Amino acid sequence: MSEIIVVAGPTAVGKTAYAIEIAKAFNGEIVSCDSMQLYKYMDIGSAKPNPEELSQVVHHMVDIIDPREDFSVAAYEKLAREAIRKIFSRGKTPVISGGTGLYLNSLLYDMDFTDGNISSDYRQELERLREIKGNHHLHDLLSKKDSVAAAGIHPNNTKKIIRALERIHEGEVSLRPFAAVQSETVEYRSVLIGLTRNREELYTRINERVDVLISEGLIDEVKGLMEMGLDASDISMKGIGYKEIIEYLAGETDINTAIDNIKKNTRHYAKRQLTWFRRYDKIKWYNLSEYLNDKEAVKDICQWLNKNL
RNA sequence: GGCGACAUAGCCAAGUGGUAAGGCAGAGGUCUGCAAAACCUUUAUUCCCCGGUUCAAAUCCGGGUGUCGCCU
Repeated sequence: MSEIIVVAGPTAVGKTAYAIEIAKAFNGEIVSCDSMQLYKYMDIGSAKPNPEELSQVVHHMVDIIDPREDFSVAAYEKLAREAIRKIFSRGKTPVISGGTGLYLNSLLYDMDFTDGNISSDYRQELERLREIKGNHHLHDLLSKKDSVAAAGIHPNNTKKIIRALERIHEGEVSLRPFAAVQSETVEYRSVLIGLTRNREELYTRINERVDVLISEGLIDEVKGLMEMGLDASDISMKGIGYKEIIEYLAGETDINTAIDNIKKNTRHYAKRQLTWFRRYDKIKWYNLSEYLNDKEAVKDICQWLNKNL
């Protein structure tokens, strides 16, 4: 069976550079697994690989959709798997560079997406219900239709409750316990590398990187996007670095608060990513803080990959 | 030097005699179509120090220390 290499890790750990080195070593092409780098025109805030990096190895799933479009895991899965097949057909190795856990799951497991499209009318109706009658009302509604699913979702997690109600609305008889359904994909075998660093060092890197993004012109990038007609309600503008600058441009915060919020939200995000990736039993972790330099770390990783591919 | 106010977790704080709210930061976790999203759990054996009053003190009293403000 063919193999894919997955390089997972929190934001600012150094994934981009490591994925490129690994791709070079294994005749690979990179498939980005990042819910923000997908969007065109969002270069600085999403910390996309720069043109020099893009020129070294073929990249997929970067810069492919308009930020005014809505996107979803199901769409990601479809496009990314197409890219993977294409890479295989060229006799090369897909190297997944991933920060978005849910998207990565769609590549590792055969997830069960129903064909039904999301009815935005129904979603709006549910959201209106929530506003009028409160969180518990929605939860009760779900309880009546599927008590097992309701029991597994906290009443305050309205987003999830709404999605569950949608699935029932789409014609699903009941929601199966998801974990039980999850089975590894049969399309290929995946080998997982996890990149991490000591927490303090990771947070320092995050703080420093945010300052760099600002100096590279993040504010102008956001202004440009707003001129294109985007605003806080677009999914793409919920990205860290974008939503905070929008608040600043709207006069809701001063620039220093906005920058501090970007740093804080990025740190929170990195922590959640780590939590997500820790679930993968077979992931091989590398703490980059324990290496003198990148070369040594890359050498170790490639050695391990050679043994396990 | 005099007068006054204040001192509670890493930070901001509530509590004025009955056994330390809350928020932020930190830590841990959940995750199947918005996921850079959404949600959950957790964090002071002790309230600046010493002594006193009281069955009982972060709370009242005395002294000390520190910070801030005003006056000279």
